[in-house]
Amino acid sequence: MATVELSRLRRTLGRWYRVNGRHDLPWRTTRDPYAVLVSEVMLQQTQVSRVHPRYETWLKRWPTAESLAEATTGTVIREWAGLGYNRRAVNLQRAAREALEKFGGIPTEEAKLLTLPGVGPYTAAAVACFAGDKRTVALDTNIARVVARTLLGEATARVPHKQKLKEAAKAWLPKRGTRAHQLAAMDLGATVCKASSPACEICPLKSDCTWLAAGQPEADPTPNGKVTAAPFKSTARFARGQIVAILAKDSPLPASSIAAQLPEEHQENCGRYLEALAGDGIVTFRKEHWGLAEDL
DNA sequence: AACACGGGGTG
DNA sequence: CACCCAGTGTT
Repeated sequence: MATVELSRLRRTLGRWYRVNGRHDLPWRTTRDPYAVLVSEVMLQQTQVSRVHPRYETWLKRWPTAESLAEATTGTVIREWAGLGYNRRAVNLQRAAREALEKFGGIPTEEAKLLTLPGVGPYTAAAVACFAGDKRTVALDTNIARVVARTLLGEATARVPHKQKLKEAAKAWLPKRGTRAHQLAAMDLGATVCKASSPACEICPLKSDCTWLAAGQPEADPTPNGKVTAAPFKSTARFARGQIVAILAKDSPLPASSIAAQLPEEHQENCGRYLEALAGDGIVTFRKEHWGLAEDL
């Protein structure tokens, strides 16, 4: 991609963002690393619309890393209820505790962030950029798709192209204003350059998009080689979620009374699920009873 | 590279 | 029912 085109794409995206960006999102009006970290962890695999109300409640209850660190893990899991991937809640609190101990607070240096549990390449870069205004590539699914299409002419961001995508995204970064640039690319991906039924007619980048120029070639069909996935209700994931919900409402409980509240098909595996949940730090076992972590 | 890990919204 | 969503950790 020629330098001149990249700089035009940057400016066009910036103009679009100033008018159409989601500037009112509460985690965008703060530069507090803790608040930004909370939002980024909540947003892992979870839509903005679902996170928005929960983020506000969370920050009201635990406005600082210190307050979250002092809470009981069981309390944290209850507050998380319904957001899914309960490990994220456990890791978020662990991250707060570790960061306070090691760094005296939530850092904005990518390398330090990366040492925290539940903080991977994306989240570390996002906190560094959005809270610390650091110039680093935060490649989430939206930005990856925008880069894949506009710059590389690919329909989707494919795993094998991850490194290429990162390089292209980096080349696209402005010298200054990285934060706004990446938020803009993210918003474009979320509202216009969508995974399915993208709105190319109204896209500000349509005249420069290599994917559109190539006639929007379809992505390769998903490798449908696998057997049809089991109904969600019969997955271990569903059962684990049920167990956490049961213990959030009423604990401590012996394994037998937990199992009794599960759907028939999951009862015999209840013990296995509990052990796995304990391994994830979500539940604990004391005196023949199970409860949410630190609740016993 | 492939899986496990939640749950709700959408077509 | 299938796919999608501001991913991470383990094998």
